[in-house]
Amino acid sequence: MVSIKEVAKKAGVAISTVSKVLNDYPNVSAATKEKVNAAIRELNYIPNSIAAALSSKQYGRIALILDPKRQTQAIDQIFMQYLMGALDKAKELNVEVETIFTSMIAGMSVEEITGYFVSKSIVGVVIYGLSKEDKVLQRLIAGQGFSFVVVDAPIVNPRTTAIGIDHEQAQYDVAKKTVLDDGCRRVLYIAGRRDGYVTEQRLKGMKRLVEDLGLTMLVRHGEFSEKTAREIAFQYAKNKDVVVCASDLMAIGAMNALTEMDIFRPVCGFDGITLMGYVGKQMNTIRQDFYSISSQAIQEVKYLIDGQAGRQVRMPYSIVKMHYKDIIC
Amino acid sequence: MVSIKEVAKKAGVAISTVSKVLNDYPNVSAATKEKVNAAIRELNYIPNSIAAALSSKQYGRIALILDPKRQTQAIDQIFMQYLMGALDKAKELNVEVETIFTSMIAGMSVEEITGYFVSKSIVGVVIYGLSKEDKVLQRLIAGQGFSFVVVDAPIVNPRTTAIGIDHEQAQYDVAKKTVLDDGCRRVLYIAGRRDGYVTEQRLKGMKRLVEDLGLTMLVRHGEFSEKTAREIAFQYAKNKDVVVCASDLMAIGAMNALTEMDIFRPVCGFDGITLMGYVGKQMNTIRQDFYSISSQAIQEVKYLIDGQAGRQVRMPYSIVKMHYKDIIC
DNA sequence: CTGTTAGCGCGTTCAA
DNA sequence: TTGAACGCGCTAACAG
Repeated sequence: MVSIKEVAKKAGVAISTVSKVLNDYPNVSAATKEKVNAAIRELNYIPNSIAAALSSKQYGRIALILDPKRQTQAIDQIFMQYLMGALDKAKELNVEVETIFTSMIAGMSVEEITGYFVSKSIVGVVIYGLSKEDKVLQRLIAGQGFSFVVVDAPIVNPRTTAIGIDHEQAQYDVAKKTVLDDGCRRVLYIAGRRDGYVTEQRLKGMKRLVEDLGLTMLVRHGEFSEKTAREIAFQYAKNKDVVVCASDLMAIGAMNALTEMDIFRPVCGFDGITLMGYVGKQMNTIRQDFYSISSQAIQEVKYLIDGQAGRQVRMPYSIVKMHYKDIIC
Repeated sequence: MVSIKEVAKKAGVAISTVSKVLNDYPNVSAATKEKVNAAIRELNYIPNSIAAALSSKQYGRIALILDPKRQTQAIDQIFMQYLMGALDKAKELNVEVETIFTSMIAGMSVEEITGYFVSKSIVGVVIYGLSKEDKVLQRLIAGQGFSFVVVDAPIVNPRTTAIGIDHEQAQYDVAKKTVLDDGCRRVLYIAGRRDGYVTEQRLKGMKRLVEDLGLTMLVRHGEFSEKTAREIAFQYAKNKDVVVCASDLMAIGAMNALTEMDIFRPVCGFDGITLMGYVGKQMNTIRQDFYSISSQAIQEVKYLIDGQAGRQVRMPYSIVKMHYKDIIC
């Protein structure tokens, strides 16, 4: 491996001069800068980021915490988009990212996770889909030992930023459109997992809608499972006018049930996953831009890390076949 | 950050002694070892892996190269399994992993990628789903500048190991079962992308089957697209007895076409993705254990990196509803 | 503007 | 069995 020393020798300058050229320091004459660059090119020199990190002390990676087990497998798609958004942004910002699945830290205590992070030089963390029941992560966040960005969870503190669309308003909007289109009055709402923040928020949106429009609503928890939603629809959809679901997957389950029962009810979903294409049915849904959300999340941790503390962030969302909106979490 | 120095001071020993305890060196008395460990515990000391890496010089990460764009989005699931398998294994082996999407290195030359890898201390690379047309990666592999493991591509050299199931045999087996179950003679085979190695291998399996059983076969390329497969089935399935597809997604497309045409033909797929559950139909398919394959891939790069050169690896696969087999790539 | 010097935190000889 | 000393490759004051 060719080191900075060899470059310096070849260019006939001091090591520190090479370093300055490398890091775009101001006080270097164009002449020597060119000399150094020439040597770098000739030797095909590539700086050792490890050494640079050790020396500069401003090293800090960002951990991405994903929890695929909590979701049905079909939602892998969402995680891929989260991942790509994060990795692309990380490369752009030139920060290193460590992908962590919750299975890898399951059973660890707050202290152990802290130790693990420290040993890996992790200073910022993005948590996707935090569960209300995950006390360990909750305490980790509360401890403020790292900079956090939580996606879709309403947690904020001096070192923690929350990000995501406004699930309450989004649920309100998509359900409203569906209800009004068909003049429905009796709503079956299939909510998500009880331990999810978004479940709560979306339910709130529904309650507001029911109030605003003077509807009646039956709420059941589908746990984000296609199968459960299917069963719920079987049991309750018959004497309702519309089925509103807190996820596309559940909407698919509900639809299948309706088809089997041979009755028609408008159904609406939430997420905008591609899977929708495979069921051959049409329904209203919220399309979230997971890539952008994740990209922005990385930007936010970076801000936090760089000390530009924690303001809330705005993200756009859209309802399929409806115009864009702009709402905050 | 508490450093080794403080631990040494607290324990009343030299830095090097602490280091020896840390790295399980032989010549340390139980007494001092305990003293040191006590200090470590008290100070809550966590070794700085960056510094350790720099010092020991035996640092090397593994890059994971994923190409999601080449596939339909529904296959994100496969990549998630690849990722999880790799990350879990990497943690077990205590090596660092860098996730790279091809979009991040698109347009880079071999030299640029090499530089990128070097700067990130990457010494081993796992490539998932290499395209025959990807000349840059091909040359990177041929250059043997890093240790490679290619998943599902038949490329081997002193620093490159190939891994995956035997696609030829697997395709042969699943198609044979499907054909024999219904006594079919005229086969419509919807193959994958022309630039994929697996496409070639699976096609080879089909040709052998056709020969062995004296069948007739029409081959069309569905490009791993549900839509294209659907169109192909529309056009050609009518006067065939069975539709064999090189992927589950295409099988779904073909099935939909058959349903719309209101004719029945046995269909078989390949992959074993969960998506299958959402179409409500049953079909034979190959179930690949992507998690294990990826896990093993990491193990193999590690072997290569550690100089335990490149033998081929065996992986199991199963056909849904058939017994397990064990075949190599 | 350039070079000298001192570390960053740790692994690793080599004396003692 | 221990510890002093050197160096990994680089950055960051500080002199010159």
